[in-house]
Amino acid sequence: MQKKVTIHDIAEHLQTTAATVSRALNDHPAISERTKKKVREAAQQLGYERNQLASALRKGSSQTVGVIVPLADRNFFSSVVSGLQSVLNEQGYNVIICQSNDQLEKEIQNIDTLLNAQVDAIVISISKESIGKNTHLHKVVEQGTPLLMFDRIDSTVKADRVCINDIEGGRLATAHLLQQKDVPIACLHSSLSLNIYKDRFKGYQLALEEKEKAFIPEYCLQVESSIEAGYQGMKQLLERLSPPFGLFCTSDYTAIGAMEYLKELKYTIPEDVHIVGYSNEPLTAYLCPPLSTIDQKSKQLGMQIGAQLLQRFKTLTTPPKIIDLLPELLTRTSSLS
Amino acid sequence: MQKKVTIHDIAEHLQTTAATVSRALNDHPAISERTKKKVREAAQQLGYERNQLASALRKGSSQTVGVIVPLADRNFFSSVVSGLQSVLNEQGYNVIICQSNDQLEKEIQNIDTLLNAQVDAIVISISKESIGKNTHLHKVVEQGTPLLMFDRIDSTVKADRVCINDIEGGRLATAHLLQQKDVPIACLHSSLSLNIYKDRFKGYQLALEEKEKAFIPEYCLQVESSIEAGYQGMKQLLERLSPPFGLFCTSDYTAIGAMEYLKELKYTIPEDVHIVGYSNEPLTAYLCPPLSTIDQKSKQLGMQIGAQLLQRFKTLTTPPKIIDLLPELLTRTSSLS
DNA sequence: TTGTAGGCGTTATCAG
DNA sequence: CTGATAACGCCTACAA
Repeated sequence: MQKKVTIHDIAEHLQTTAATVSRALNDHPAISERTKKKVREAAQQLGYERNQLASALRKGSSQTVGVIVPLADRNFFSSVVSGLQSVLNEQGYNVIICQSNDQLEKEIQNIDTLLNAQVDAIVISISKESIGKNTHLHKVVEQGTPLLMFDRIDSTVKADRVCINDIEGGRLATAHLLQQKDVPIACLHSSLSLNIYKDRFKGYQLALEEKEKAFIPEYCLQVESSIEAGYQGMKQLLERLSPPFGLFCTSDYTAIGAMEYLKELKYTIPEDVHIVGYSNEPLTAYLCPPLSTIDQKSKQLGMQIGAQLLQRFKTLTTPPKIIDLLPELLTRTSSLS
Repeated sequence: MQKKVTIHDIAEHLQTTAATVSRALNDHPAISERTKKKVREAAQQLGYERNQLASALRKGSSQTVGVIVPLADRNFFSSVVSGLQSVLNEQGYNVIICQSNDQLEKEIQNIDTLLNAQVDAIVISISKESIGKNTHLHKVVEQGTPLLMFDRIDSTVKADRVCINDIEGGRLATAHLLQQKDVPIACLHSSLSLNIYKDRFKGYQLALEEKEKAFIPEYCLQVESSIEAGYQGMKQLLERLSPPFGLFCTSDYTAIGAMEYLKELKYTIPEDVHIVGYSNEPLTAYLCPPLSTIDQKSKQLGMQIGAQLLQRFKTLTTPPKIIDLLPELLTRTSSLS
């Protein structure tokens, strides 16, 4: 273990003082160019590297942002983190990642951890269990740490938000289905207590309304966002209506499960049932048939979050900013007539 | 912005001193239970939370581990990070994530960033450009920060390693193909300068040898690990041999591209060409046909990395540990005769 | 069992 | 323009 070189070492080397070295390295205006140059050269030569910890302690800013996601290995979240990380890293910020596993308790613990680590901001997509439970989120805000919610949010918390417009996503998908064929459009949606699914479902209803089609509750079923649940959901739906019909799923996983069941029964897609999913999961373009879906621009979303944070660091007191991104419909074979 | 509660506040509150409070909170043996209890209660009541930064600076341990991956949104890597994070978080460690974008320069920069942040260890899967360039890796080791390489490694660096046995993976896949039909087995592999692809290819050759089949270089082609490259690769391969044959791809993406081209030419899989990919990317089980592949146990891999790090923190001087995990063959329709 | 004092490496304030 | 000094919050010899 080599001992690290500090600004004191540089100061000694140059017969000056740590204060001057510090200022020179921070490009302080009241330091002569000549001194700055000498200091930088010495620093380089001695292999100096600033101790972020000490700097952070003194400045009260750790140059670090914490992110809490339900699951770090879900493509949507890892993609958001990737975008966020790339933007923040460029500006000298680090990103600490935490997972709530969709559990409230773990989420609370994550927040404590991040606050202890003195992060400059916390970015979060809340867990399923956190719906309505928001004292931990309020705590962050009151305590003065900038908070930014994305995707799954709690609308009672006064904090920055970056969201995909899920109403528009649901509307786009459903309007597209309606445009294909004059048949009923069913919907497999996930828990409406989560804003994202509620909004997508709202968009579904909205599109029906716009085309003056009746909203038929029997054609809508709530299922988990998983392949298995989609499979079972489809099974139930087929007891309530028969092909041909259209189907909007609020998640690609659900859509895939539904397709599996339909294929088992030898129905053809899109002829018998035309389908749109949601999220543009990787490889959905290579399913049989390729799955139409709503792209959430996850990487851009992450980059947008990063940009907003940098903005927030500059103006800490401005009111919360709400950023609304538009999703995009990707029409592939599964929905085309 | 509320001012934070410090151990001094607690000390004052209890008419004692910060040292005692610190010791009590750290469960120091030389503190009476009574005092500990009082301190803990007061801490709770005043809403004290330890400042990790200050603690880290003092102790020289930040309770933080840095991870550098080529791309954070690739399923394999996000899955490893997820597993790693879950293990380390449990033990009070945080995980900082960095991306090299497969660029050497960025990787060097990432390492500097992490060292500045005083991380307790660095976990890395090296970039494509880093092959043979390892001064930055040696620097980490010499400087005394534990280094752990996984997946893509540099074998000249003396550091812990956690790897999937890619030779075995390649062997498993190829042996399985050989077992299906007595036809030639082709191979689309990616750059052999990366250990992972080199080993998978070695495994391919090994399996041929074991069955006393000739290794025919013309049936092997180097392509990028992407769908497009797999598509083009298949096109070229078909100029050199005709179905029926078997195909081992060192990546699922390559395999998917190959399948796409074959399907375009109306060849059937697995009848005309039977295929095995590599990585078990999400949704490969739902392709047409479902793709046989090698599962890399990425989450377990991440957890294993975490466990090894915790071990390493306890015994800093023991020689590098090399952990070798076995992959698993998942036989799905694409390869079954 | 507890208190005192000093320092981890940096930066901000205040002089000069 | 630069130097001295004191913090940031915590931990740990050493002393009592």
